[in-house]
Amino acid sequence: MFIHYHIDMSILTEYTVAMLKYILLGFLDYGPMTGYELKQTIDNSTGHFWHAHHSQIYTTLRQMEKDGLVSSVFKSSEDALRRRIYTITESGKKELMEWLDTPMEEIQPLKEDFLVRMFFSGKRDPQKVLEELAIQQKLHKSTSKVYEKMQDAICHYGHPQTGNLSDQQKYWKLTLEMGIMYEKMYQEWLEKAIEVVKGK
Amino acid sequence: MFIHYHIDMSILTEYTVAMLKYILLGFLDYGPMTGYELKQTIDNSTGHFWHAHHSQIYTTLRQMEKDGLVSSVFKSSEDALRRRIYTITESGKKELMEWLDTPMEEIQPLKEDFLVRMFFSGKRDPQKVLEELAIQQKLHKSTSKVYEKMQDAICHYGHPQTGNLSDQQKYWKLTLEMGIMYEKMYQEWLEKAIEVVKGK
DNA sequence: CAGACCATGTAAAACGTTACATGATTCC
DNA sequence: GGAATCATGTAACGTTTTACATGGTCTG
Repeated sequence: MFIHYHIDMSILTEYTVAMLKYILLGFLDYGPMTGYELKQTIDNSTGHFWHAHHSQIYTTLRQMEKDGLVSSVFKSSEDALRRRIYTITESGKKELMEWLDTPMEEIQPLKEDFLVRMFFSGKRDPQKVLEELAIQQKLHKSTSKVYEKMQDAICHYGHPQTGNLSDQQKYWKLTLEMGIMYEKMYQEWLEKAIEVVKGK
Repeated sequence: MFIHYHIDMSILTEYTVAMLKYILLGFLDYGPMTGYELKQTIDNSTGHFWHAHHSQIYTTLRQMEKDGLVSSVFKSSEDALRRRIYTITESGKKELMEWLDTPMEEIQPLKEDFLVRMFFSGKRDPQKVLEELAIQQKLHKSTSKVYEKMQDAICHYGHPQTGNLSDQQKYWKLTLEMGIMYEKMYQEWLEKAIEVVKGK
């Protein structure tokens, strides 16, 4: 039933480093921030390819402080809100730079739940499969719109005269570009999928 | 004044979306198999969008047996290898079908480590970034080749006369198509990224 | 008889999600 | 005064990875 030929999975070996740690170091390297601000910053930038819950962010920050990668202070006493400001340490900067200087030599496999459902949809009522595909189309279209708005916003952050983007912004735009391309590809695939399911 | 009581949501919805469980049920619904065979089957089919380690597969199967979703027996005594054959139960079939009949109404965010590195690469030596992008190009090209080989293999499994594929095979091909499209998109993005990094 | 592969498991650690918990501020 | 948002945390649970552990078969 299923073809058993050998595929070299070694190129798919996992790249297991604590990614959240490096994301937090990366943002704190731009300047001190609170856990809450880090959560928001992640949601508004790397969120579309790497997200985290606030509970995970707060606990990881405390661990990083124990490890000497960041330090924290509460904002001056007149601020009634208990805002804990994190600052990257020299040790943290060193660790971030070392990580960036070590090239990644593997690729990460996709993990896409929806494809699991499609894979086993051979025994389903095609009409129901089409309905589910339509839901996905709607969802992916709205995601695309969000990314396109984000991209417009980045362009407005360029230099007032030249319109040039900083290195930081160029790389941000580049990662967002992947989000846009991914969504476009996904939508093309959904259309193809609908054709295949209909043509039965 | 107001009673603070707790509503036990578990009696309302048991929405534990343990994907591995459904993958195992999905494959066992085609016929009895051992844990080892399930691992291989996953690696050779859903592996490019959903993978699992053997330790996770064996423990999940034992749990599923406790839950009455599958049953297992050792292969007849003349087989010296301790091959435990799993068979899906009626209860397991029911659970699989119920899951397939409940449409997914969310989309899953990407989680792509490499983009995290790119996002924070503004402070890196562009030459080193280019080297890393070249490594990724090489890796993604070889992944593409693997997927294309798999696709050719599926096509040869069509009906001897008509060349038609079964429903199962059509959906398999469709998910593989996503793998191919994803890799193509990734490679286009890598080329764009190289342009952006060079053009500085 | 060695090395590759078949075959199954356990244990611990690491990572991620959901729920619980609290209290201040801001704006209408 | 109520709702939304700011702000931080803990606890429990679920999932995934890595390492440890064992023994059989098959091929050259």
